[in-house]
Amino acid sequence: MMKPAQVVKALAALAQPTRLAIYHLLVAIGPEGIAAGQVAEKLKVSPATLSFHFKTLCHAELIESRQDGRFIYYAANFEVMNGIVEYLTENCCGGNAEACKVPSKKC
Amino acid sequence: MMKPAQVVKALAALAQPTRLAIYHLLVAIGPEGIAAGQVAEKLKVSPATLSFHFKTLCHAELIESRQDGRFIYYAANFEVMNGIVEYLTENCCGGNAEACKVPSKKC
DNA sequence: TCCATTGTTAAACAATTATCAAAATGATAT
DNA sequence: ATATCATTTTGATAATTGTTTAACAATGGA
Repeated sequence: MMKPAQVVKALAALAQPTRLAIYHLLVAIGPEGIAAGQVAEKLKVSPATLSFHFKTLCHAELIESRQDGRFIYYAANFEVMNGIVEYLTENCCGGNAEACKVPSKKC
Repeated sequence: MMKPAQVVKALAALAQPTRLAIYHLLVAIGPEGIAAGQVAEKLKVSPATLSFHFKTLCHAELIESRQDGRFIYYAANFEVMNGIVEYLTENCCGGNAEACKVPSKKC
């Protein structure tokens, strides 16, 4: 199970419109990843700003990078995403997990 | 599906150690909720600070409050949590969702 | 080698955030 | 009413954050 501090770091990284958009895109792209420049183009973000956000997401271990020639490919780290989801739903309703999937009074 | 702005707001609310702890506690407690004072006691947070964080979580619609006598009970809003989880995993690997549950090269 | 391309880093600035102490609100019981 | 309990609001302060501009690497082709 992830430690609270790491969860906070990951959530903080995602809690910003541009970074959430970047991450959302990388999740949809899948493990192959996508070059930084293509992300800049798709999301209309300046290279410097994008680089800043990539760094934040990398530092939170939400994404990973790999160099290929002149390009740097970024990809989502699905393990960490699953860890966050687990953390958020942990001990849901004191263990009665299904109850939490229903909006209201089932617990 | 939740709008990005609401997701950002919710993630920002959770991206703070004290608030994540509060939320984590409320999720475990379930829909009945728990009085503010008990949260303060369990998490050792001053009333003023706790109130500030409750407000942030409420504003993000992650939690809800209900008054009962002198006490105010807070409870997690599970619908919104499920919305966040959905958003984060949306279009995972271009729709090949199961692949994302495995850490690496399955997409 | 020289150059264009791709991406990162540094410095500066405005804006937002978390915490505390103190005062204020709201609800109940006596 | 008045006292007490539970919680919120206010005001102040220190710390963090996102963006821009400009300058800086690193890669690969002519």
